[in-house]
Amino acid sequence: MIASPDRTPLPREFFDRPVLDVAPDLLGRILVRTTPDGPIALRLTEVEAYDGADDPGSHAYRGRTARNDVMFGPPGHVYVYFTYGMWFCMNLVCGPEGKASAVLLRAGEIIEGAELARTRRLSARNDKELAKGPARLATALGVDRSLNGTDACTSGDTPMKVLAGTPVPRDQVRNGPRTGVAGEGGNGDIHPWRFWSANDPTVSPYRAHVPRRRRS
DNA sequence: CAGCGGATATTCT
DNA sequence: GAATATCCGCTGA
Repeated sequence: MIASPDRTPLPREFFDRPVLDVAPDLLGRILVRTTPDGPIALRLTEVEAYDGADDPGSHAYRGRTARNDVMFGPPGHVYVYFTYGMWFCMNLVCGPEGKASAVLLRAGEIIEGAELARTRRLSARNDKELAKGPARLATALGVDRSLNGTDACTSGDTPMKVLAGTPVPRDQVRNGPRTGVAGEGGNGDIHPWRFWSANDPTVSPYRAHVPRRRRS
């Protein structure tokens, strides 16, 4: 039989470790988003690690800016960025304060509040697509800039929490190149820091990085 | 299914 | 000006 998921919140110490240890350990954990419209819970199935100033793919690679400020702060906080002029993506800050590493939450399975998630994801053709992709995940959970810097490790009525859930066993964790990152998948300088749960239908398809062409 | 154009914030050049 | 941790709707096989 399957044990029920552990609803205990993950402590800050969970996130205060090297990001490459935290990222695979996040698979199977449960994100709980509390909104005025109701709660939504999501089981994480796909993540990507970004390792601070040493990582050319990281927002923190070229130093601290207004956008990436939260990455340099304490672990267990939510980093939200806006990209391509349209979409929000959500990360969890890892490692000690100042390290500026974080895990991008790329996909998951909605396990509670699917009715509410569907109202935010009208283009989803089925429930497996509700959070299949980082911007879709943020949209389904109602994540926007107002959550940037939020502490996901405090008790009480917080907008975002991370529960222990049922971690994906290590032999079910797969990893490969990060999606959509320049310099990966083509030039030999690959950081295989995308982690996902094997054979899970909510994992997003891999897309190699393709530079956008300038519009005429 | 693959391919591509549009949306247009943020950062760097 | 150009690239980017993306997604959607359209076109054509």
